Amino acid sequence: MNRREASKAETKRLVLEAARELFSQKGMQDCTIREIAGKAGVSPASVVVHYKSKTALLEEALVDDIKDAVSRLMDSMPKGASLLDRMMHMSEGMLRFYDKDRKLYRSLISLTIFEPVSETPGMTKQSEEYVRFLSGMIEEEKASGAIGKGIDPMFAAASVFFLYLGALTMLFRMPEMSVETIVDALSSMMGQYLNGIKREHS
Amino acid sequence: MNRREASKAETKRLVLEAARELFSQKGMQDCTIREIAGKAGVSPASVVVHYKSKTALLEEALVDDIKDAVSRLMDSMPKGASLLDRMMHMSEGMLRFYDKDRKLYRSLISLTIFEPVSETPGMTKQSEEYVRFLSGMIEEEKASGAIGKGIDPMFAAASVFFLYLGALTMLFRMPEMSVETIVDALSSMMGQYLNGIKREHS
DNA sequence: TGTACATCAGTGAACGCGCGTTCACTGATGTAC
DNA sequence: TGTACATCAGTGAACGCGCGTTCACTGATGTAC
Repeated sequence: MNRREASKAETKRLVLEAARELFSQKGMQDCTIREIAGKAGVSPASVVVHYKSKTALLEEALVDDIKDAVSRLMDSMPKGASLLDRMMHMSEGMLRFYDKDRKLYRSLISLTIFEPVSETPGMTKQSEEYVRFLSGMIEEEKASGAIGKGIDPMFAAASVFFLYLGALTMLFRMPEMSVETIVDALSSMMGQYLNGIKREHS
Repeated sequence: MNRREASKAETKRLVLEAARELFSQKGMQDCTIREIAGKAGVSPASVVVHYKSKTALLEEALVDDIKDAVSRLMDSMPKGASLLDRMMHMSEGMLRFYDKDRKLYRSLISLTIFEPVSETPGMTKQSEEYVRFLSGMIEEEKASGAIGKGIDPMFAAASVFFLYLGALTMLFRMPEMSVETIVDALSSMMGQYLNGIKREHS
């Protein structure tokens, strides 16, 4: 890396750092590109050179933290637990993570969730990895015979992911609802779903 | 109703009509409040008096069509069909409805789905009625003994709704994906879910 | 090694745009007497 | 019934704001010779 490239990267880093702080403090809506530029000590035009839009900046600012949260949850997965417990380990962990700053993450999700894949590479990659991980868990259960042969793990993982997304929507949409209530509801729904695809029926 | 009130209602109607046409023609982003006012033959300030924001106007402009679509699907429900077929009758119908103008409805959903209930009364009421209807179908199945006693119909209906919302997200997020592909995927997922909560297992 | 030129990250100011808001106003409609 | 006043829907113009974009420029860095 050149000096020129290094300095460019450093500028980008400064902007990202300033953005992270300001977004956390004031939320997405209440801070401007000019303000972020000011805090980073660069010109507003320079921010736009590095990041296509405020939304793109928000995505880059937050996606790393999300990645970390997912990684930690994967690492702390209880090995012996049931499939439902393991699914809920992930889901509850993520819901609690987003609960730390509902307003900020609501901005992020609502700005990215319906955008074409190409516009939101970071979040897309993140979601795909998450679903793939869920799929892996289901694949294991299937190998051990606990889940029917006819079940496609990717479809099942997508279903679980959609249920989780629904719970996340509730979290963002209903500020007065506690994360515990939502986790309980999701747990019921996921339990229904998973008990359904198990071959043996109690 | 007074003459004054009647004229007020008429103005509101004119604005709504102009908004519907322009939104359909150019999409949400590409038309302005001033433009809508111009087409309706009223002053821009007048639009803002009647509708809190462009988003609120969009919601009011589209929610009636959505209501109609849901009603038609309820009326055309095949009576003898399986629960899965009836669920998919609703879901496929709605997905095909939104598919008619993905861009416009994507704007609507992405602007309202994470907003607090109080901000989006029309869409909220619509969703609640939809879920209640699904719940009613499940309740019937439960009464006939096809679904386990332990299953809460509202939770099950919410699950089905979340799966449907996930499919809708795919529709909006992936412009190149056909509605048929998405319907097939949803059908698989919903089949897995419903077969799961049935008491008897094949 | 040095020189002369090319590249390019970053600057700072200005622009056009749409949004929501404000405000003094007009004039038709409603109402109290 | 008529008159005098109050109400209020709608007007049109202006404002402030933040966004993304543009543009001529500066000056450090890289590179060809």
